[in-house]
Amino acid sequence: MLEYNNKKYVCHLDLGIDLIRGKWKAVILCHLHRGPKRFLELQRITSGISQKVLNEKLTELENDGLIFKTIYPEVPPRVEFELTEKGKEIYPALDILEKWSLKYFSDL
Amino acid sequence: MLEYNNKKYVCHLDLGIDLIRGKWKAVILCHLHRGPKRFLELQRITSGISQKVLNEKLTELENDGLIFKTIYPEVPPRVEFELTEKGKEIYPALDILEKWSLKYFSDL
DNA sequence: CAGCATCCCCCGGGATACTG
DNA sequence: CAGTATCCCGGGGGATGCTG
Repeated sequence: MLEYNNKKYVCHLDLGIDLIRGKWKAVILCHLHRGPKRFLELQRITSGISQKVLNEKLTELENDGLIFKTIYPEVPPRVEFELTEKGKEIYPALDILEKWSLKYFSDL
Repeated sequence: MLEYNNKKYVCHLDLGIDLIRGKWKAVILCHLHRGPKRFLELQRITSGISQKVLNEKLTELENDGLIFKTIYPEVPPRVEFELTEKGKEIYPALDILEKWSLKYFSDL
């Protein structure tokens, strides 16, 4: 039994899964793995996510140390999101998951 | 955009993630990877899951073809849950995730 | 362009009690 | 022992509008 952010986890896998939980986090990480992205860019790419949720997820990912953002003091504002080392290291798991899904559900 | 079980997915990763979504599925799969388990056994091991939810998750995993169960016609009833080939092949992703979590959160 | 603030809906998941 | 049936709660996630 471990605890993180006031949440209880039965094991490390439980915790690991929770950090990429929900419909969007994995997808966001996957896109960021191909390079830094801006807010609007991410929203376009993921095609479907609402602005509110995208913000929430990016904040959570940042708080968990998986991504960081760079704010350029320009007008109009420009912000870029990027994977941290920790964020990059989770990618292999997502890659396997995607290939696995492609293998078994390619006909969708 | 793909569809499976009346649900829409933006990509295969989205679908793959969804199949192991929630607090328990990954943990269950991980335990089953070490060998077949009975219902009560799983409940004991996962320590915390309710009977209802365990049933729901096992049913979903079975419908998605990740596990199968064998019912032995005995009294009292005995049922064993086991990974399918498809279920086994998703394990490497879980393994990476767990090791990743252990690396970055070992001090919890 | 980035990102809060609200409102609302649905569903994952817990607790408890009951059956073959 | 392996489920089913209810009831209930919190939160993930969508829609829309407003601001620096």
